[in-house]
Amino acid sequence: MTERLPLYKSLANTLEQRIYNGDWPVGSALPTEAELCHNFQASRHTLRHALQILESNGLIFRRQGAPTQVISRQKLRRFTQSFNSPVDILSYPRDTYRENLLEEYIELDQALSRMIGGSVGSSWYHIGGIRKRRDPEEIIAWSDIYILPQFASLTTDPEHSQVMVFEQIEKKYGARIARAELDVYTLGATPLIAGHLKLNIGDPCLVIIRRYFDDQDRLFEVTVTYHPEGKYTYSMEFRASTEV
Amino acid sequence: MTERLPLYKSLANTLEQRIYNGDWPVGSALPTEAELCHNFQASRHTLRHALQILESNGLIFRRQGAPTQVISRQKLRRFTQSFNSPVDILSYPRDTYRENLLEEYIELDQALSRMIGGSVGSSWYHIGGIRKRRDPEEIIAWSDIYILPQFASLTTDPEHSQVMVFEQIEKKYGARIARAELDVYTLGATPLIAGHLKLNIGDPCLVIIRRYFDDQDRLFEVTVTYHPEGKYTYSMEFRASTEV
DNA sequence: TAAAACAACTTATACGGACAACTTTAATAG
DNA sequence: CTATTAAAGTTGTCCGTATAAGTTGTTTTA
Repeated sequence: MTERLPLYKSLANTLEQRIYNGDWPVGSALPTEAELCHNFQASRHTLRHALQILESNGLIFRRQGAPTQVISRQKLRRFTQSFNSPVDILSYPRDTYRENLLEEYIELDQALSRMIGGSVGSSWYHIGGIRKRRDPEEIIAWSDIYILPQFASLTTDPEHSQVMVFEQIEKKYGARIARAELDVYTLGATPLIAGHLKLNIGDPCLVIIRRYFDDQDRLFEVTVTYHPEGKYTYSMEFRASTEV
Repeated sequence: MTERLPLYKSLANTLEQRIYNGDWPVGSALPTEAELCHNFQASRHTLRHALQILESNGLIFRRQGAPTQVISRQKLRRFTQSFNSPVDILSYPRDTYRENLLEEYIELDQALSRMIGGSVGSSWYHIGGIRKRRDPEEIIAWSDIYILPQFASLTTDPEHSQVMVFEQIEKKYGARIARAELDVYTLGATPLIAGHLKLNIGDPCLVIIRRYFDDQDRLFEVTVTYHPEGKYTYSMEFRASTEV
């Protein structure tokens, strides 16, 4: 029960506590490593190990040459979702497939711009299609995919409809997703959507909008999916991050 | 442009590449630290710094006394959401407030059990209420909160309706959220829900179910919220993890 | 006055060694 | 043959030292 804590962890705890107590207020600088080493009778190596923990917990900010700054009084709790690929941000069962029904170049009008996030007048390539399940043949969703025009050619790829679009973009163009936004809301089916999904106008639809940004924070793909009631549940799991 | 990479980073890259190449297949053991130090002409300290990076990228698994294992050929992409408090998993605007209309002890029937996740027959304390916005006075949501009976007393707390329930549980009982599940789907308003939210039966509702687990993976709170169309959008953002 | 050079200070990188703690394998005792 | 013990091997912790690189404020120079 009384597990002995390694010095660097105990040191990290102490420092964390003292920051929390306000001994070193947010915005101020921590004493130098040399001072801390002396005060806590630890080697620089051990002290830095402790500081690294504080840093990864978001308490301090370190910069070579400059004093270490306190940036937060409280360890930030990090809830993480881990993916091998961001495909899992919206995953469908394996036994579903996409059927593209529509491909066109478009320019964003006001309404579309508000919804997908690009600026009014910008050009996009639009792919519309439905996602179906096989065994009980049924429609899972209508999806609108908007990608930058330069990526349009990938719809000619034979495996196109099997693989998620951004995976193809990542593979073929090297653009990597650095950030993704997700909006979820509900909507009574518009005449257009109702037609696509074979619903009555006003029937409940789950709308999921995903926006993908590259490392320059440029929007390069937006996907909007409409799910009829009962056909899809968006599930996710968060875990509190483990201690470093 | 040609920024010089520190040895430990370059070492980490090399090792990562060689794992990717299959020089050390998944499941096999990496050479010992001593061997690697010799092969790469680096100090043990520097090598371990590199290994730490591989570890945090999910490529290797280290255990004191045992050889280091390769557990993945590819760096796993981690998309993270960070919160100071898990309150933000479902955040409402500041100018909204909750009004509790119903408090009762219940036992889960089959349907409730399926929805909230507890076992059939287990006892819970149920708090039902609506969330309202002030300025244009309107109903944002109906919410059902299910907590373990031993936490029931906290509804007597004066600040109860201001603070999220799990925050109070965390503060007063010390149970910490280690994991959270989130389900989102859409539903035509049932007569009950329609009554609560002043809707017509069948009107679209966004349903969000959150399940909170403690560090023993015991479910201790479930919240179900129903949002009328147009009143609420669930938004979140993911970021690809930064390099360590 | 403004820009450049310098000095002092701080953190980052890297080396080395020693011992502790844990795991695994081999040897031993029953 | 099984269970225990011992030994060897490996990673974890911790110390010390030295140099490089970056930041900041001061001094010098144009």
